[in-house]
Amino acid sequence: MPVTIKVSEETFTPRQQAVLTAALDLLVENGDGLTMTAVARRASCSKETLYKWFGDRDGLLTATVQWQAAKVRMPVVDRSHLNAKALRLSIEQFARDLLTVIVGEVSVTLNRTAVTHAAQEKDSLGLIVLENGPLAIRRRLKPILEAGRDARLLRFESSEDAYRTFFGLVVRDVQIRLLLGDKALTQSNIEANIEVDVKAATDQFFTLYGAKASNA
Amino acid sequence: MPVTIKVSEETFTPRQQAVLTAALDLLVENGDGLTMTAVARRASCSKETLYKWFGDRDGLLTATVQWQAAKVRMPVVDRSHLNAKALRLSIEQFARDLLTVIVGEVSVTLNRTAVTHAAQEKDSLGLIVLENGPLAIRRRLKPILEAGRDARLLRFESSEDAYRTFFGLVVRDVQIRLLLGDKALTQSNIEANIEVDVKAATDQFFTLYGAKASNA
DNA sequence: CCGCTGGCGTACCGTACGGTACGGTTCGAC
DNA sequence: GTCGAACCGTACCGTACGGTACGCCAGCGG
Repeated sequence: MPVTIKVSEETFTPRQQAVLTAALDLLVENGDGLTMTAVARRASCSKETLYKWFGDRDGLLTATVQWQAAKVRMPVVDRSHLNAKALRLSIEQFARDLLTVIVGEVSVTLNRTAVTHAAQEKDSLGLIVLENGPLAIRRRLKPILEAGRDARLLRFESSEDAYRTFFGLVVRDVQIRLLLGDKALTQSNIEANIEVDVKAATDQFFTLYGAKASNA
Repeated sequence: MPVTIKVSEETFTPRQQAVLTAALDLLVENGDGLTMTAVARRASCSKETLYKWFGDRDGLLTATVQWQAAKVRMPVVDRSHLNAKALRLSIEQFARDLLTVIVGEVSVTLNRTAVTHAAQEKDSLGLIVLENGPLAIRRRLKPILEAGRDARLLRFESSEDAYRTFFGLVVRDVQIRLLLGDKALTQSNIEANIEVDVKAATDQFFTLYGAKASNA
């Protein structure tokens, strides 16, 4: 009988978190080599316990992704005094956070897992990743963008479009290439350029949406 | 004994193509439900023939992806008289092609399959998809961009960066959301907006890289 | 000390699926 | 007509893995 995993606010005991950590490690190491037996062995627990706690394999997977994805936390941006410089720094910070997360090995693994999962009419993992990745950034960025518009620092019709353009400028083809296993993109290779790319993306964003731009 | 699949120029007999079509259909329908038995039944052939022709399951998968991916053909762009209007139309056309391909059900399936594959230290499918998707566009677009620069219609340092920005402006978060199974993005929903998005992306690209832009 | 509960380890079961073997059929060559 | 090649259909094997059952131990309340 599968145990229903609460979608949010789920509190795991330390022991359970250790199990989830083991599961995540296996996921990162072996790709999809996440077998119940392997998790049990890695976590030094019995399969029966796994089933008791997480219901079935999908439950364990969901719990792992959910738990890990929720760990991604964005730094709070000071929104009180919104001059041009502060706005730019905020947006730059978002770009940096977004890129850093996306490039990380854990993120790649989680996204791959979720994509694989979505290829089987099971979209729950996809939603979780989506919710805690792009959408989380969006929720935090949109108010900033709108505040920027209200302060006449930015110009755009739809904050949704502005956000999505921002996403595109920052992420470009990096994520899909990582997911597809492009060897030309090594971790170090990206991380070395991350600051340059972040600056460039921010510049471009302001070129498109800055108050003085002939907005498209 | 696995048969080596030639990476290019592979010519399949009509019968083999029918098998590959069946495999692709199954892939699109059932996600990863691509079992050898299912393909054999769907294509009305014997499993033994499948193994004879494609070596093993991976060979069949590779042949399917390879064969289908190679079908994506970009229209040739007239590069002879390169005035501003022609350049814009070319780039707009690239944007339209890129977006149309990426949004298609087949592309989503192929990308998902390749990502799943890449999650198992097997990156061959990823490379094929990469090669026939983004990189194919890049190969065709770069000369246009450089011609545009030579004609003083565009300004950029690196055509590579220009291409990647173009990719980001066009694709934005559409592809990853589709791969993750975001229900909010229905096929019709996207296709209805495709022209608007293409225009917007092209405008933005010219804002960033047009000759008159204060290039970032 | 007794018994109960929670959890470990392991053996076990059922099934799905990759891969193989083999008999039967069609078809072209001679 | 005979032979052989190609191929279909299906039965079969081995294995990996999800899921279950059970024996055992530790801790703890009484």
